[in-house]
Amino acid sequence: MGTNQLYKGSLSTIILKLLGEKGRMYGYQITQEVKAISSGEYVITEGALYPMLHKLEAQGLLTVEIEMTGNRMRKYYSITNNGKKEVVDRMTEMESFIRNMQSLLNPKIDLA
Amino acid sequence: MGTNQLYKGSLSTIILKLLGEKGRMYGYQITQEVKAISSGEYVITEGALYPMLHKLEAQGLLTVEIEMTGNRMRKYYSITNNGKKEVVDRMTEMESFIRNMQSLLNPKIDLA
DNA sequence: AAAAATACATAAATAACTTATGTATTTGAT
DNA sequence: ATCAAATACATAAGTTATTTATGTATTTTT
Repeated sequence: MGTNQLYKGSLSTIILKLLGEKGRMYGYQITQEVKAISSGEYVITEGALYPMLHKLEAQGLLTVEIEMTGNRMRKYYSITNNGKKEVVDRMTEMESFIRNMQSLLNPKIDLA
Repeated sequence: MGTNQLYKGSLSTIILKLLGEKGRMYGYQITQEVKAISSGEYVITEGALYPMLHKLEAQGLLTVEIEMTGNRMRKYYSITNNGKKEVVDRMTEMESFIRNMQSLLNPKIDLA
């Protein structure tokens, strides 16, 4: 996520939305997907990712299944019904945020 | 800023951009302006605002002039030349952030 | 054979905020 | 006239999302 402070607060929304769209994903896969979609601009650190996945699971928004690929562990996360409801709210919030930023940063009308 | 975590990290950008557009403003005025433009959705708390203004001043991005309106103090902030340069970078970051969020949250193409 | 990538994890430190508290003046409502 | 709300500044303590650092182990690439 580099030096760009703006991504702060968006991680859980991204994870939930991605799992809502793609179905099952494992942690490392999420980081790669987000990096690819954002052209390398959004690099999720492991220290942020894993605690967040555990938190969302604890909140009942995700469930996890452990699978072994050879000797390597993968923890596949899926979104729950509560998670799907949460995604709807998060999308509304994100749209509202983006709209507000556009008003604040591209002021066409002077409201003062 | 309510419970919406997304606004985290955007405060300094908002302040710098607003001062770049409007010229001089004082702290309280900034909170009212932002609240008005965002239809009450972005409420800047005083505990966030004043430390941030002091920080931006310490970084040489803002300058301050104290004025008295009757017996009441106002601290008018203006953007410096360095501040104007910073705004350009912040706008690029914000555009990039919004573009990335739109790709991540409205995935038209599957890049996996 | 060694380095890089894959795949998980946690702990300490940092930074941006919220909440709480403080002071004081001015405006608006009853 | 009085009291509440709004105006206007400030700082300190607590919270939380993150970064940075560290750890373990397997698999792939050079």
